[in-house]
Amino acid sequence: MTRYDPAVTEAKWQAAWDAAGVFTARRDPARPKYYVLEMFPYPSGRIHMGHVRNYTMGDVVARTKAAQGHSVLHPMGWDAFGMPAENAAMERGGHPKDWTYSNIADMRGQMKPLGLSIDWSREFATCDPEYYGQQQAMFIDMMEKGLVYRKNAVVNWDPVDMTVLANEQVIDGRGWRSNAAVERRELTQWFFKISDYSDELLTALDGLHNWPEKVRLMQANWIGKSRGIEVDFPLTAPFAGQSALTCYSTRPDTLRAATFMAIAPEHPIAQALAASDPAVATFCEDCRKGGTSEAAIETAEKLGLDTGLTVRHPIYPEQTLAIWIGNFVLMEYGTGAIYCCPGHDQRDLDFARKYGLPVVNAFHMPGEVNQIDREALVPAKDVTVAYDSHFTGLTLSTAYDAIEASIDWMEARGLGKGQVKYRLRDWGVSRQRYWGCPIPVVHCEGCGVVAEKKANLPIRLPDDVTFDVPGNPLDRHPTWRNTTCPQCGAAARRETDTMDTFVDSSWYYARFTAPHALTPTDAEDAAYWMNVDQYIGGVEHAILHLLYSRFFARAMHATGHLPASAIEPFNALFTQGMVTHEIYQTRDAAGRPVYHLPEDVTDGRLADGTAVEIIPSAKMSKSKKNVVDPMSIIAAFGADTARWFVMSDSPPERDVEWTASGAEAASKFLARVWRIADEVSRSDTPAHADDAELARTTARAIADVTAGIEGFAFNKSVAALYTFTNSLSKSAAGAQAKRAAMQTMAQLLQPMVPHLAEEIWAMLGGTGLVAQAPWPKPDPALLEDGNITLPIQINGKRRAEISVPKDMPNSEVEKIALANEDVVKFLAGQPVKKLIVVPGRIVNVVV
RNA sequence: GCGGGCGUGGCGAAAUCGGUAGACGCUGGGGUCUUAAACACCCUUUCCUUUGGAGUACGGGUUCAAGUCCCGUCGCCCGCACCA
Repeated sequence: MTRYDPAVTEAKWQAAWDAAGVFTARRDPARPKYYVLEMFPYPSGRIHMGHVRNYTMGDVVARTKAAQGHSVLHPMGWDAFGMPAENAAMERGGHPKDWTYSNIADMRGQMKPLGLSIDWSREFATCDPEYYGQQQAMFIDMMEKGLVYRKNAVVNWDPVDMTVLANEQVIDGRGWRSNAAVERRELTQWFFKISDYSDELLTALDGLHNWPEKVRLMQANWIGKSRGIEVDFPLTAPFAGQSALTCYSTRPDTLRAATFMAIAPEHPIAQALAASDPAVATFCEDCRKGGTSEAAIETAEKLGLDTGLTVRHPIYPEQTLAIWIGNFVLMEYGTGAIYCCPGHDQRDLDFARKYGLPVVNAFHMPGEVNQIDREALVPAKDVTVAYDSHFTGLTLSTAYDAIEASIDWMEARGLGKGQVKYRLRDWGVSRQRYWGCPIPVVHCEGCGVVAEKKANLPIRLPDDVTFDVPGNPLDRHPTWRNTTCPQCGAAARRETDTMDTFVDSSWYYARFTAPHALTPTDAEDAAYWMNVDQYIGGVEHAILHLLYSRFFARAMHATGHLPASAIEPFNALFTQGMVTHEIYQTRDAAGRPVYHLPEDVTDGRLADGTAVEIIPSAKMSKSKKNVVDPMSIIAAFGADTARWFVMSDSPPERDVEWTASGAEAASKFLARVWRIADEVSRSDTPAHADDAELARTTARAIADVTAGIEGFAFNKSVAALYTFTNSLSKSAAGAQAKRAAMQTMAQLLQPMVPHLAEEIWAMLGGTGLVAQAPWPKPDPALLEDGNITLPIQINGKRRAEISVPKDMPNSEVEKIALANEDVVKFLAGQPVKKLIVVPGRIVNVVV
């Protein structure tokens, strides 16, 4: 071979790894274990560059840890339930199961050529009955532990298709297929009691030292622990059997500035009014329009209706406040009723301005007179403000202190009760859909809601279903629903709801430790392999998936499926950025944008010469056609080029822009390394004075590459490898020294470009596979450098530099610095006011 | 709307603790080799009114020293509980 040919080489080494079983995970008590996991993919049918980046990162970690002597678990599976399979069945016919398994086969076929160090013997899909049957067993265990219950909750209802819609399927308040105005409707649904763990999930965040700070912060905000007060506002006249309106507020310090009340349209008082007042009924009906998502509710126009009812202010009884029904008040949070302080809440202010309601200040900024116009006065809670005739007698205070003082004051007078509340709601897991894990429950007329017998698991999905009409095929299946009660044996009906796919992904990491066990987990395997030492995935999962997984691990511990040590399943988390690409756009006759694939654009023009408009990079998406298929890159350049590219340039947590020139450059670099290795392997030049220098360069490269990988800065490892290659190629060192350097190069390249690394390793006569060679360690003596360069600043600007021995005392450094020719010139005789020497860093002369 | 993040040359970026801004790579420019090309190799590439000055989205602040810390503004990205 005179040129590096990835197509031949990559297949050869993949076969060699398979034959040697290099990546099979084995429990080995003699070695430390390391569990690397990348978030498993949804089997859409095609891998994309984001997958390549995600799995290459995991692979670099897995291969490095293996070389460093760990027993590594690096598995792969499929998050295989979910809506797209049903959508495909509706659009193209066929069965979700066939579609899913065929996609899995396709994607596996695309992933294998990447040469990832995955133990494929552990592969499973969440739609395998062996997997979801174990999930059903855990659901039953959780029922027994009181972690599962049923209650009513709102869903998006499409009144034309007569079906429940996902938030994603509601576009501008309308159903995506029917285009009908979506309504909010209540259904009885299954819930996991994640709220039992609110405080635990919050406080345990402090122990997740190797999680990104931003993810911990997002989770903490999501759980939303707040200290507030529940206050009764007495109704001026009793209504519907109620004598008071109970509100929860986190800002009792602003009670003086309350000017009106707002209740949710679902609030009992609103409902009671609606029963007798058609105007209220119509308004409440209107409020049900639109989707259920918080973003939709929060951004919708704020609507209100004055009920005519009033309450008395609990502290200032001479004041009465009107009760409004507001479409922005959530029945799920607090008590479904709030008091509104438009002076200090922008949403309340917008509402007050719209309906001409009064606006009052509870406080001002100290020394200022803040007239509220269109902007509410909302300083941060730790800012000291000046309260106006506050009921506790407070004047200057932070909101934090004022809130506590207000709660104490009101509790002492029996006006309210301090309370801790969480924003976190229980996890609704019911889905009225076919392609998900059936909820293993039976509805019996005599016994009520009964869990299935474990012996009957898995409750399999029936295969004979159709998707020609909207709605849940399980619900209209002629026979599947009919069963017998596990308790009394009478005829009974199966639950037709299936589980949220987040349930599937909340424990797959545990299943990988014993993927074929006849129970959800195997105690010994779980004890050995858990926790995941490094978890890698997109930041879009920062809240829901990760929070649900943290809850589920706790629930699995409570039901005996995981050890106590595994309740925080992910020791370290890394959130990687996206792969982006420029967007190429032209316009059609009507001026609408038309997008073009990167492969159809050369030098900014289409094949017919039309110039395209280049829109800055965005996440690769089919709709914008800015996708590069990893398979075409592998076909053109090989997997190592794709792997090298996605590790280069951008830091892993940031987005990386895919460019054709970058891919070519990556390919050229790898060919260059091969060429140098080829030359070195055939060279017989004698030892040379530069041999020692090359040894130092090698040590530097080992240190830098290792530091880059361990610090999750693969781009810096790549830069270090470029530097090493440049030095090696220019070095005059002898053949033996160069061979040693090149062997180290192969070892350092191995995690990122494993095929090329094996080829070079073999070329230089390395023993066995480089994938199984130990990770090199730099000789500390070679990393030391006697002299250092110190920059000299004059008034903070760099004006000169000096070279001094590393450990020279400051007094000596000062002398040399002041004697420096450039320094003398710049000082021009001015007296030195101050001289700062930061050892090993810098000298600053202040005049 | 709410919560979180990000912003450095023509481009992707680096700068570990507040201490030389631009490592490494791409693109562009110039050159060597070649009959020519491809490949490869070498040099160069922040900007400007260049004995010097400016510069890390923008406007302020703290400091001997700010890309890094603080306050405010703008822009982009992610999440918002039934997308996965």
